[in-house]
Amino acid sequence: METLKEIKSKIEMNKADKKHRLLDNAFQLFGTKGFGKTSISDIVNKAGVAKGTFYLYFKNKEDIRNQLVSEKSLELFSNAITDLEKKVLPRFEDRLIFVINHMIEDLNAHPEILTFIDKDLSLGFYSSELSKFFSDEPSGLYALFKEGVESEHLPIENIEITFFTILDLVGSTCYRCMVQKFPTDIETYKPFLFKSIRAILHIG
Amino acid sequence: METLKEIKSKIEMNKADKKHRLLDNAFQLFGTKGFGKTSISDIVNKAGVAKGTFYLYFKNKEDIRNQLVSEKSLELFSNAITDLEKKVLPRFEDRLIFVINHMIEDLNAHPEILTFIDKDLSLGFYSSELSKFFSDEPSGLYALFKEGVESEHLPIENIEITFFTILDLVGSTCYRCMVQKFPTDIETYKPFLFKSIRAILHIG
Amino acid sequence: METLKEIKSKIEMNKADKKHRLLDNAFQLFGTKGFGKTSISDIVNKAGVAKGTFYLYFKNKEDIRNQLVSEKSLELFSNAITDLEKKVLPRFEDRLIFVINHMIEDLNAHPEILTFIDKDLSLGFYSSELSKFFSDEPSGLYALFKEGVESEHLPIENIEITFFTILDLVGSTCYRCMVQKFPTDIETYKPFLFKSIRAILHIG
Amino acid sequence: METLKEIKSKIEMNKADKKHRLLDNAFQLFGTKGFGKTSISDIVNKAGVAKGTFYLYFKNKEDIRNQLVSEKSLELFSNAITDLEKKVLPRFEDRLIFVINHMIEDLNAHPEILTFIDKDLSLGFYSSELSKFFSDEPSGLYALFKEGVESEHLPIENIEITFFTILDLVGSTCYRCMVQKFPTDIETYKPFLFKSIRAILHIG
DNA sequence: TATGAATGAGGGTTCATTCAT
DNA sequence: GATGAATGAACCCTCATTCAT
Repeated sequence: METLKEIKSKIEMNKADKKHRLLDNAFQLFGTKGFGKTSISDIVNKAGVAKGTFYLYFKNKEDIRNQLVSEKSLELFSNAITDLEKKVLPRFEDRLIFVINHMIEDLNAHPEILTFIDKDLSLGFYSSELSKFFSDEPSGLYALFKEGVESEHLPIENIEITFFTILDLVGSTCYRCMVQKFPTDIETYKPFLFKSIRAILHIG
Repeated sequence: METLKEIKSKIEMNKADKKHRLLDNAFQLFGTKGFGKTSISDIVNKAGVAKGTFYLYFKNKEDIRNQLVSEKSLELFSNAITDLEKKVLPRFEDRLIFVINHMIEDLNAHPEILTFIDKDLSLGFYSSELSKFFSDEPSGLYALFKEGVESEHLPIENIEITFFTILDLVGSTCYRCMVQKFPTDIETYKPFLFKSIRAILHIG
Repeated sequence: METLKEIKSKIEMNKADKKHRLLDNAFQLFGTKGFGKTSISDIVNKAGVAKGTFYLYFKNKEDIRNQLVSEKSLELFSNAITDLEKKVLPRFEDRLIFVINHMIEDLNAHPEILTFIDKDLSLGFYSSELSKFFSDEPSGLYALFKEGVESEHLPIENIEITFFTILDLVGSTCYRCMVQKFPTDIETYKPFLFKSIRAILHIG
Repeated sequence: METLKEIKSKIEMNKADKKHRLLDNAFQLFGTKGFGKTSISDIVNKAGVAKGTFYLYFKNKEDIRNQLVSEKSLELFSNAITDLEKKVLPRFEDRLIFVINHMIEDLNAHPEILTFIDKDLSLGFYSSELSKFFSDEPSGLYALFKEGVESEHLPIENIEITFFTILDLVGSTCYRCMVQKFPTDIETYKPFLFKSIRAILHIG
């Protein structure tokens, strides 16, 4: 009887995490072969799941990609915030740089993420940030940024514009340095990037 | 008889520049339908050329895209330089901003280019710039930049890094403002972009 | 408490006539999207019923279609007979034309029925008629027809053959005129149709 | 050298009749399994042709069906006319009946045709007739019919309506008798059908 | 009875690429 | 060089049906 119960619960678990299996395997494949070269067949085969099952959880390939990008971006950001809270960094600028640096380190340690989100590094931040941005949710990177700017009375004319400029700058230059290693690697580049960010914050 | 000759010579010319016909039509199609949705069949049909002929001139779809991106980017840059030469701008910074502004205006006037190079705005600059970069050719945007920095003794530690940072910044933020119109349009954004560039030039 | 009871009884009733809910919603969908384009998922979703439940009541999609066709055809016929009984039409021919005309009017007023039975207008008559035909049930269109022919001693060699000829003629020509409106509309066509039927009745 | 030439011509022939191979095999499959149950894979496999080749010659499954229906209907009609010309039938009615009878015999001898055009027997006549009908082409069944009616001054009010009524009557009743054998077989039915047609021609 | 997650064969269609001419 | 018919793998996606619960 117990065995039966165990089997049942196993099945339940299988059901529950079928979506996770798909997400996980898609993540690995996108990281390995790239998004475009990964077919839905690849994903379901690797996940050991029927093709039709994919469409129970995702509308199409774009859909699973977007869910993954959001998930991974959120993770990057959460990790950074968690570690930020252990630090004592009184100045906003330093906190911002800390968070950005943390995310870069994370990406560097898990380069699959970069491969799989292809050239849409910023998309990663966007997709999660934008929804928060439009929904006035008081968390997320933009909230942190706005709060910091305001509490320190930084002389920034348009907070949104400055925020997205920095986001784009980080996204595009890091992608170049990390993936194409051009014209230098990310470690060498970081000091310059941080100086640039600080400069942009002080345009006045 | 002459008419026949003329027709013949037209045909000859047509034959001669089959490659150009392919490039032109691919450009239009990429601009209209996007790169992904344009098939090689579309291109050859529109160009009035046999399918096999495509493979005489291009390795594959990527190849024709790259050639187009290079071509169009070079055009953008050449136009800017041509107009720059009519101006008297003693300061390097002003010349740089002039060139960037010129390119932005050009892109704004020909939005097809943006559609077709999709998210690879910077790729445009790169593909032509990189080859020049690596070949020490004394023309191109980078040469202009380097020359300007040096002649004005700007306190820039690493010219390459600064150059590509500005390139990426312009590429990613302009793409966002021009295509996604977020968080503002390009006209509103430009003053802030130019201030950012000037700030990056003076990091020290 | 009573409210709860009422709700419960409603649920019970809902459960009880799940088959009816499926039939009703299938009818609407077949009428809207057509039989081929309607999936069983569509039906069960609209009916608010689980997919498996469908297979408790119907063997497959064909099955529910056939049941619907029978149901609707029977309705058409019953309506006609009900109204016929209010009239005094001593001659059999006139009664037959009255019934046919009534059905045509009905179909014209509810074009969904035509859409959903697609090209099987005659199938409608058949499915209900055939069962009665084979079961010697003394009601139905055929019984009416036979009785009329015999009581008026019409010189018809083979009643069955004549009956089904008329049925087919009505079915195919009305479908053409009603759906394809070719070569004329049903109103224009009807006088000719009725004359044809009378002619067939008097072949001798 | 000759061998090479022969090979070449063989290839040419292969090319030329690839479409025919597809049509022939589709015809057989539609006749065997029915239109709905026949997949394009079935067709190309049986024809020994690649799947993509199908789409060089046909837009989709409907397209090949329509081409087949037209072809076969035209054949039926042509055969009838060819044999009609060997006969001396002064009266129009007799010629019409002869043609219809000939087509019925043909269909009876090749029942695949019936299966494959499913319930669209009349569609067969239509698709070829309609185009002729609308294009005023002086051949085809309708032209024959109209000419006959006019030359014999038959008292028919609306030739089109009468024509399509007869077409529908023949189509639907023959389909029933031939396929469903109900309520009788086609041989038994024919005399009655012909009498009905004659009756319709003389409605006045 | 009732459920609905899971299935997976099969659907139609596209398209980059080849190769005999 | 130029052609374009032919290929066939691969694509995404649908859906009737099953079955453990």
